[in-house]
Amino acid sequence: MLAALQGPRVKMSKGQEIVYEGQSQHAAYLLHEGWVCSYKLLQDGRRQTIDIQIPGDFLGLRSVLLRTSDHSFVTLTDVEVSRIRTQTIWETFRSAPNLALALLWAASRDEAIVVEHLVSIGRRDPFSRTAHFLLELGARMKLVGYGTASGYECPLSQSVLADALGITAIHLNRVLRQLREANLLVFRKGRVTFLDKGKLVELTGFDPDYLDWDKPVFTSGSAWKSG
Amino acid sequence: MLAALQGPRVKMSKGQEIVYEGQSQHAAYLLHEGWVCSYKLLQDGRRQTIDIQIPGDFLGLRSVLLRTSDHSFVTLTDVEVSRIRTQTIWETFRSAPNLALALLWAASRDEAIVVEHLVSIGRRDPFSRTAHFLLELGARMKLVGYGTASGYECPLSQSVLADALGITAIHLNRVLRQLREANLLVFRKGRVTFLDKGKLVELTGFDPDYLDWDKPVFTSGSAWKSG
DNA sequence: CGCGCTCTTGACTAGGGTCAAGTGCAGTGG
DNA sequence: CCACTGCACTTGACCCTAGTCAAGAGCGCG
Repeated sequence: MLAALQGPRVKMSKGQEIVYEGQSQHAAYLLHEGWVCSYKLLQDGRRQTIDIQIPGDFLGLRSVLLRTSDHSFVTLTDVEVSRIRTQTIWETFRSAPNLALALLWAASRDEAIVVEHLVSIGRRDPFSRTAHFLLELGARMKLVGYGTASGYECPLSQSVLADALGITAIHLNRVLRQLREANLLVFRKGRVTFLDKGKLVELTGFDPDYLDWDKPVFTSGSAWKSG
Repeated sequence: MLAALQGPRVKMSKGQEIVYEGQSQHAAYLLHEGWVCSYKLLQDGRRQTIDIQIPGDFLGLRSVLLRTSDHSFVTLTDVEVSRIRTQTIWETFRSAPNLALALLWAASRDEAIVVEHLVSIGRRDPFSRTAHFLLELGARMKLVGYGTASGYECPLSQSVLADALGITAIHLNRVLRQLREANLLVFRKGRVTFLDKGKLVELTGFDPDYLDWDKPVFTSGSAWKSG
């Protein structure tokens, strides 16, 4: 079903912008391969990463509703995306409401992730914030079939990760060392390895519920089903 | 149009929970009078405020898509809300697509606000973060007809505001003093007064675009219009 | 009058930012 | 094959910001 929405697959190399902040008339994208990050820039050039997108995630779904996108995307690795035209999405709402709901569900999930990051940055210290974020990414990777319970490939540089966590790259480095020396997790050579997942979960209060609810709208007898 | 969606207006007093985190089968609400805040709790009892809701805002729109709500709401003042049943929302998507799009638009705007808070907490220092937040609230108040360019009634306690900003109430107090002594703004006795809005905007890089886009879907000839 | 809020201020401390130097490694070119 | 360059990562030293602890002021309310 999803296939009908998409344009052809396009390859992009590492370091490319996908949707410029403030750009109008853009589309949404579905990410098939590789990693992307969404971020905003401040006037002084400092950057805040909003979220990391991994294969299976949508890019810019929300901004379809707006005339302009309010943040930008960069590819963190070589990627493969397919474009979804705004027009197509609106048509989908009429012709395939269930599919449209799946899109809404995806958008909701994205927002739940952003909210979780907000809580992390606002109220968790850098140590558990880092651990929480890497646990979250691990859970997301596992949901789309990459990685295992004990680790996953993670092509993030420390400075990108630091921007996501709201700390400096230097301090992130120190935090990663602490995590390593506490035998909790190792992040090295593009790979995250969990050494003591139970303790990490306990320490951070990580609860993956917000990442994989059963899609409620399909299971709770909504008006759409009969439509 | 919106009236058809709503149940009867209900009054609630200050300090009441509206949607419990983790609660199932809840509805969304429209806030008519008073202020509400959405927040999440950590295990240790610390709190992160996600956003403040003012009259005209929806509560829990997003969580309609999910089986459970991922955060809670408390009333900050006496309020008046009306309930919007989940079922009714789905029906609206078929019967009044334009109205449904307005709901999506509201949800998108809410997310844009959350993203802006994320950027603030992650990369702005407490001083400009506080200023930015109070500017944003002022712009939102003005959009719904409360307050003026020079100030607005703001019934937030310092501890609630501090939770929203990701700093301690004590430090917020110091920041507010700095803002006062710099002749930028005064927050006292439930009222925010801007003394030098130009300088505040310059200092924080505040750009209200994300609060009041022209609703794009209604103006850009979407498939919905013809439907 | 006294209790319990929220707000205010000061003194102290530690966590995390900044600056600076250095390591390791992949890619390039002689 | 080995210098050279550039980038990401490490580590140390220093300092400042914001958290913590503690005490007190102002005020509404029973």
